[in-house]
Amino acid sequence: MSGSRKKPSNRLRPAAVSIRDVARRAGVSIATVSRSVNRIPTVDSELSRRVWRAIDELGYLPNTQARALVSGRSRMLGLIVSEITNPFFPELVQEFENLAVAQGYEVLIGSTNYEPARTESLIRRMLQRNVDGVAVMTFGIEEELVRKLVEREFPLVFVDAGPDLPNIRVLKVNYGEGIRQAVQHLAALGHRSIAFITGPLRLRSAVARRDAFLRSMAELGLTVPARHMVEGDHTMEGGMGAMEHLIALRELPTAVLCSNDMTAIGVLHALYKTTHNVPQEISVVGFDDIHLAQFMLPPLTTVQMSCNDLAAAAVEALRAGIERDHPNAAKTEWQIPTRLVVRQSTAFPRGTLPALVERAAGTRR
Amino acid sequence: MSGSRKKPSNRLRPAAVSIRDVARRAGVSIATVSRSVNRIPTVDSELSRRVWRAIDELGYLPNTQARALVSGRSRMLGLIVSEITNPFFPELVQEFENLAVAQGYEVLIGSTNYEPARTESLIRRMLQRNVDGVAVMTFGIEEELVRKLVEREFPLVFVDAGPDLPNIRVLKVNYGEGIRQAVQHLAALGHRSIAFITGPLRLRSAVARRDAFLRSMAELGLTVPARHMVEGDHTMEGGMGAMEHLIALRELPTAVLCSNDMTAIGVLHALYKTTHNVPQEISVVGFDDIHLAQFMLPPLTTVQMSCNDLAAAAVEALRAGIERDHPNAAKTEWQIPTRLVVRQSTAFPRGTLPALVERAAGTRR
DNA sequence: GATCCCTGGGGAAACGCTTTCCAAGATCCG
DNA sequence: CGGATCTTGGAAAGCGTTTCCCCAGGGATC
Repeated sequence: MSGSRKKPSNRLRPAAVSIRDVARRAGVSIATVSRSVNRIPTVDSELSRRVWRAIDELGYLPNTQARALVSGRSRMLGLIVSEITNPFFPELVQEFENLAVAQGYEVLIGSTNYEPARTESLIRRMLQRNVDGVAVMTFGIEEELVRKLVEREFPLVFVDAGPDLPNIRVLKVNYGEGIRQAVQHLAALGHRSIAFITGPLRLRSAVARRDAFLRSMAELGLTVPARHMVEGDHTMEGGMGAMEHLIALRELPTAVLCSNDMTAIGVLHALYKTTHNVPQEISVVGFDDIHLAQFMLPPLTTVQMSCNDLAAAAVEALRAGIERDHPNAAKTEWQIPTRLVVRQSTAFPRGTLPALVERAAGTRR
Repeated sequence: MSGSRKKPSNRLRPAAVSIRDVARRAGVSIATVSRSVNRIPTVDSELSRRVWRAIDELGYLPNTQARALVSGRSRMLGLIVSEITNPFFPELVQEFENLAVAQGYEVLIGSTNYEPARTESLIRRMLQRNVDGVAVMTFGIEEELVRKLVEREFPLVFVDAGPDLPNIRVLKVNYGEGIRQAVQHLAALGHRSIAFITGPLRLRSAVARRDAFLRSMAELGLTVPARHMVEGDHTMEGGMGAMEHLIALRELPTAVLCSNDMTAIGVLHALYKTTHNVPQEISVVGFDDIHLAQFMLPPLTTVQMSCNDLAAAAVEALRAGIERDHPNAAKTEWQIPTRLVVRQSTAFPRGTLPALVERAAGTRR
């Protein structure tokens, strides 16, 4: 038999330095190199030193794919967000990535642009790449696909609420807390007529925020006429459109609470275009506390949802599902707090006594 | 010999559907499944139909890692940006990803946060993951590492200018074009005293923008006193600080051009805080034309650098380096145009005749 | 001095799933 | 009926690591 039949390598360019090169250079076996790299203590220190010198000289980098081959784990995580161009998400992505990399994971990022079909194809793509788990930071995924993954015990993390299935980990954002603070802040200033601009209502998180708002208003005995609940889509354009809709009403609310900061930025823009002063004529509150919020004109009062908290919880929840002896392996819920950050887009309502007194005194905001 | 010695699989959970399962289900060999999936025409159409039905029923997804194993290509690309939280980059990332995925590639993203050490560790990470090529959309990389990669013919793409080495592909942004338009626009309005806030000057792109500004000013015979050249860092905070520095001067310029839009947003904020009206008292121009620019108050006049163009060029340049028979395999430079977009943050300088006339006429901007 | 035990290192298999080579069977036509 | 052509299936190749198993050598004990 032609034992020497050897197909030419299909390598496209000079190969990277492999463990074999290091072994040759250090004059040891590849087993010893592997043990040195993995800091297994039984290796003779002199040999280990030679190995490390060879590694430095050759610039050897252990090939993660080959490691994945043996370990059965790719050490890659999927992260699915609604819209990468919404500034909240890059902040989240950044933190998620930092934490994941610190644990030796790589991250595949996908943006659904609010299209459920895209979510599915993203998950498919990530499965093809053998990710060890996926965090879905949005909503609108087909339940069928999720069920299949759950059957396989594939680690999945959702925000707010996943499909009603076992073995799914969920990050529960406590919207009530921050939104109640926002409503009470406005009420304390004297606002009674407060409008709300929602996110896209097929997102569970958008519904949760709206519900938290209605609950907080009800608690204070304040009613919200239907015309003061406007649907936005978590974009600046959506916020602008919604605010224009409110402006067209005979009776403008004295304050507007928005389902996210981008919506609030759109609102500020709509008010600027129609020469309504914020906060003298109308108060605006956002949600998320993206970095940009404090740079708006005026700086935006908003409800902070820390993306550091969120990212940390997401990574931990994924690891809990992936690593068999993780301390939190059995935990299925992570709580994420929210809280109000008061800046300068909120003030006493127009025409009220405190506002008049303040104006008379020449106070400048 | 214990021929039956079989180590237990180290799989952590039920395995994904593999080509073997499909073959069994369809009653054909795995070779036939492979040929069907790859649409090799010699397969009998009846068998092919059975294979595809089995694929649908089982939800089979070809494993990309295994394919990479055979082909020697991972079909992953690296994308390194300066700062993922700067809104310009998510827009770029999004487009890059869309294009890459359309070509069957996956994308690993990294953010350097302007630290050269991070760039290096990012490239290392990406190499360990066996990416087929890396696009470096920032600057500050150690030349030594790049040289090693070039020796290996590893595909690299840089923006503006890479290290001076052969076999590197470069996207050349034509800063001169757009910045000249901006300067001439300001000059035409009557501005003579125009300040410039640079980016971090260790970034080649920041230097290139500054130089383009100085050249355009010189062309018009306008001089720029040293105190009107302030260094920023491409962040809102940097822009705010730089503008506060300018405000502290005895003599404020009548217009400010910024090295990017985030800087301009910081500038608007600083001017808002000190009750300077834009554009009546001072004109502001940005660079990049991020989506947010048109939502600023006032909407920002800025130089557009299309991230779609940039992403398309980056993906094409990478493919040219990776795929051996790519039509542009020999091309090493891609040109990226820029152009001015006039909005409402620029106007006649304060106190000039057109401005007075306009104000007298009650024109509202 | 010999045997036993323990330690550390090297050779080689295994890991996973696909692609592809080669040979064999089937079909068709002359 | 035989040869040529076409299709299919079995099996190997492909990657670079980790890890199993065995062997060699040194120290200790009798």
